[in-house]
Amino acid sequence: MSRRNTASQSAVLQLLRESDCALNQDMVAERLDSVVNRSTIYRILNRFVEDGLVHRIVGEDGRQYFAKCSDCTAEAHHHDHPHFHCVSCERVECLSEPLRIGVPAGYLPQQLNVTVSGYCRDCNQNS
Amino acid sequence: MSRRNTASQSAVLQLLRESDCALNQDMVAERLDSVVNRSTIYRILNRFVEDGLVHRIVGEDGRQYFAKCSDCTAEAHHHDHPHFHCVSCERVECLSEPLRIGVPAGYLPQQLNVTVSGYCRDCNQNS
DNA sequence: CTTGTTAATGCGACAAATTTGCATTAACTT
DNA sequence: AAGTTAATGCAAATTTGTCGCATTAACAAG
Ligand SMILES: [Mn+2]
Ligand SMILES: [Mn+2]
Ligand SMILES: [Zn+2]
Ligand SMILES: [Zn+2]
Repeated sequence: MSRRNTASQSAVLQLLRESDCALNQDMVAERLDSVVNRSTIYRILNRFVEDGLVHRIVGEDGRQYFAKCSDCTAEAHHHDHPHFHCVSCERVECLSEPLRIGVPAGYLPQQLNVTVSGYCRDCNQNS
Repeated sequence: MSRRNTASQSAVLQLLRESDCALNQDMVAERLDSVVNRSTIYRILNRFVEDGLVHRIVGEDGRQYFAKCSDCTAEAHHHDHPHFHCVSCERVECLSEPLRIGVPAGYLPQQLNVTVSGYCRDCNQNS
């Protein structure tokens, strides 16, 4: 089952590429020029994650955010960097420095989700 | 508005105290001897978080898990340790070693949510 | 260019997790 | 013992994400 190119897909990918922070479904929907169905947006995003184009972040609010991977492939994901989630403006951004967390012997770690929440620079100053 | 002592509250707190891992609403409900309403369980847990008795962990599945704080107070929370979330048995456990994550200048970090997901020792061996 | 296959979409329904309004109960104060 | 109101139970609502299914349209083959 190979992938097909569609306008919606390209538009979402372009959005994520241009965005300096991770986006959830709502954010994607409201930033798109054309109206795209909610399920479709989720399917597009999940497809991107499967294909290793995008990584999924679980926010402090339990919602899914998606960010363009800078240098991941379908085989090797290194989503080992922390994120900052602003509780005021809801921005979720990737922090650069990667991170390694030890687990007890016998455990098999697969994914890492690191989120610092608080106030981003903008929201911290305007308050 | 001061707090009142109720049987449900004490039972939930006792559960969390005895548990070696974090629990979500479902887990609390099924481990309680008596039937306690779902909303009530959520309210009890949220109250505990407010009061600094318990800390909230957002799991890899976006659900809320709650763990008894070992040495937090309402004023000073140090929920700065990572968690392991088994994708098979759903156990969420606190890992001991605390952790510090740097944020860009001007940011005001407040909470930390670190979750490693994968297979715990038991689930790793039985597979 | 026309046609066939099937991936992608839209839409409605569904499911799960959590919250909320409101009436009732019961913990604690006086 | 009586009054105040925090805590509870219950039903309904919200929110987030998924699923089934009919329809559309991307793309490969002829
Ligand atoms: Mn990221
Ligand atoms: Mn913990
Ligand atoms: Zn902000
Ligand atoms: Zn396990």
